[in-house]
Amino acid sequence: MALGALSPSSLVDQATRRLRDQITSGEWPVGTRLPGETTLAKTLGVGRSTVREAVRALAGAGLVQARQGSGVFVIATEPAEDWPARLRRAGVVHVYEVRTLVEVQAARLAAERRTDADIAALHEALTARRAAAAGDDGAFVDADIALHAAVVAAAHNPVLTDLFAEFVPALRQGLVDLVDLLGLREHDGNPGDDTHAALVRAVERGDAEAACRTLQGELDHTLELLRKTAQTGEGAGAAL
Amino acid sequence: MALGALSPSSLVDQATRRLRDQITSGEWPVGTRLPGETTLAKTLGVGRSTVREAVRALAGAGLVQARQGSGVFVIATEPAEDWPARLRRAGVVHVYEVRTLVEVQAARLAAERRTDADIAALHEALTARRAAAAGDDGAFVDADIALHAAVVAAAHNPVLTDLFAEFVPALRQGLVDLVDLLGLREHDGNPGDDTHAALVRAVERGDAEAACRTLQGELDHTLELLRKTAQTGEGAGAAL
DNA sequence: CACCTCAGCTCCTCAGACAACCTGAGAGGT
DNA sequence: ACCTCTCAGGTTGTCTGAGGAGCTGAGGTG
Repeated sequence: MALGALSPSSLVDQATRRLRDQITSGEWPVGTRLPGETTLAKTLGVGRSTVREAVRALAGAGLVQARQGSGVFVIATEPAEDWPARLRRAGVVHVYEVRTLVEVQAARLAAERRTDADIAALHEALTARRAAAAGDDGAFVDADIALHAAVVAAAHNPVLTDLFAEFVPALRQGLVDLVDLLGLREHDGNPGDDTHAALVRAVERGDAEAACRTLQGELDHTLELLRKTAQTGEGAGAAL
Repeated sequence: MALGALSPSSLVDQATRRLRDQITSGEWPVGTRLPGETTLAKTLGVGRSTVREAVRALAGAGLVQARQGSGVFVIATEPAEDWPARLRRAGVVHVYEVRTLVEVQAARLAAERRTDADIAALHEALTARRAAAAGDDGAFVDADIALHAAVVAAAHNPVLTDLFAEFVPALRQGLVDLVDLLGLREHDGNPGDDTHAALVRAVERGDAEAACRTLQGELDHTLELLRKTAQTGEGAGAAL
């Protein structure tokens, strides 16, 4: 039951959150002048330095800007889109669904554009994954993800590569939970190894259709498992 | 000659910069424990509260994390990956390629999951696009993007919706340039209107394959145009 | 070897003081 | 009527001293 961290958190953190909420909720739109430090201190029931540090934190995040003698002003309403946090909040199933969708098409491009260097990297990742099958869950999942990342990299589109990288943390968490929960990965030739080998071969010989089909099959299978475990409410998704 | 702002900037800002430099330069890698407040204050030649606020600013930016009783630790070396900036830097072609890949699959899901409300929204967006064909370039591109966004929304996957939203600014820029450059959009039943109508109909009747095919055709066509204009080096990509 | 205790360090919070600065109102000159 | 100057009030910036809360590692105890 995870024991959900019980930090009462510092006063500065609380103050920061209160102020940030005012901004992100639209209560204080861009251009607003915040109440003075002393006023805020009284309102929030904390000391002036505490308020100052909270404001500094928001300034560091790019939400407000302090002008000496004039006041503190809102200059943005969103913390520059915290993508990782958004992925953490979204359900594993949704994340995995998008990942599937992206990666399958990436495999198609990879089959069309792979270079010799890509193929070498793919084979290396494949054997690494095989080796990691005996290791602990984390290492195995890492190796698995590395192989998939190699496929994406072979598509030679930096946006695609960055996008996949953005998904990795959320993906890793979901997969570790899954492996841990279902005791997947029986060690006698772990399941998926032949699938992965087939995928690499398809990319190697430039067979885009086969690469798509193979990857789609694998990812759909995992997605199905995720859906089932999500239904049982086991992981319940890091519900804060 | 711009009169280059002569603000000596506050001590806190200077301290923040000094500390940030230490981190981004690799002098203090992830995991490093920063010197204590009093030590930093002495080395930087400022008061303790000044140091504290500088540290808070870095914490707000996600570079460090303070643990009471233990110290302040470096938890990242980059200010949280500015995704919009990355898209701006990447070429239009790469962005559009990924957009195509994502949206085509989104159309498939949309055809499978669309609700009555989605269909109503799609039709509304379609007529809006038709109406905007007479307006200026910006408005037309906006209406076009809105229609595509409606398709993505019908897939009912928040991650997908957010992802597409992330692409919108970069997409908009590229499309405005393209429309402006080629004088596309002849007003007599603008090109693509029938294609878009067909797409909406396919989603409406749940024909995933047709939706995919139609959309893929349209986006590939535009992608081809982008490739050509990019070659002539016209836009040269918003090279800053 | 495991467990407990504790001193010393760290960050956290507050209060008070003064400096530097901006803003707007009003006086005064042109 | 317009411009300029002055000044008071409010704001952020900085420093200091004090005490509270929490972590960490050394050393003692069983």
